[in-house]
Amino acid sequence: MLREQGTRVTPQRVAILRAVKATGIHPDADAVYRHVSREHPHISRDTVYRTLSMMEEKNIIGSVLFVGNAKRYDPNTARHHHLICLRCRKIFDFSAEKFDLLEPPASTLARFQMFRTTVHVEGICVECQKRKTM
Amino acid sequence: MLREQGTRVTPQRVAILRAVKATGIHPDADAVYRHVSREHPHISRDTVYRTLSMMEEKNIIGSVLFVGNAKRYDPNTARHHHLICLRCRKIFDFSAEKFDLLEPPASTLARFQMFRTTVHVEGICVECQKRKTM
DNA sequence: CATTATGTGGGATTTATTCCTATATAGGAT
DNA sequence: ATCCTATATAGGAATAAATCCCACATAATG
Repeated sequence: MLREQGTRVTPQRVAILRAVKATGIHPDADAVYRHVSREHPHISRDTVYRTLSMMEEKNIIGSVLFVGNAKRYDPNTARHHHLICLRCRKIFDFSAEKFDLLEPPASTLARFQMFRTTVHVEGICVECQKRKTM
Repeated sequence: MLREQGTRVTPQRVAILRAVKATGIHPDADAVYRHVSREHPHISRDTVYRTLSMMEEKNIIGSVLFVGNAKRYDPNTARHHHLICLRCRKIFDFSAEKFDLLEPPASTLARFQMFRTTVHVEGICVECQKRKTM
């Protein structure tokens, strides 16, 4: 297990990582919790949440874009894309015509009825770059 | 107000739409609630939540990608993109090299330190297409 | 083993969203 | 202007998601 990036290897962590890989779907934290509970009936949700975000930080697993904990609305209904600051969670719109025409591979389109394609750029905004403190 | 798509125009709805446009940021439902509360001290959160999703459905406003209510993890840390079924909320990975090289406009990069760019395709998966019911 | 920095359980708390239902009201009909 | 009723709202309760807290447990090092 390539997880020696300065953190301990516990049975819970092994089980959580296995669960993320096992489900095949893209599980949410509670699905992982339920899966792991079978082997570790006493595991706490906090452990699952902590471990999942730790693993995401260390790039052991990924996640689907999710900005903060709440859904974010946007008055702009024109075609546009998003810059998302990972530090302050502000979202900025940007336009790029070349991004509006993206066509997923034909094999993908064959099994998926496409409605809309959006590009999300994750990074750090200028303001947060100035704020040196970390 | 172009909102005569078969729904009523209430003062609350006007205020909510104004709030989404006013804030400039991409507000979450609670930010809209707090903003509207200034004029409508008795408005209920339920009204705000209902109205926002109604407006999103009718394409009066948009939202930043948010799949369901919970963050979704992904064991795949390789470069890839996502197909998101709007009906069952399953998420499928796909790869497309041409999507891995997307460069936002220079003006954008100038004010944003880019980490990662991901393409999200929203639509309906085959299984849900078969399921005729709606 | 013995030590200790790190991790865990589980219950409480906070935050986000939705449900429920009695009451109010927009908007077409009168 | 007033009535009617389908639709919308308030506000409180319920559910869901994520996080906090801290006494206790345990990986990893020597």
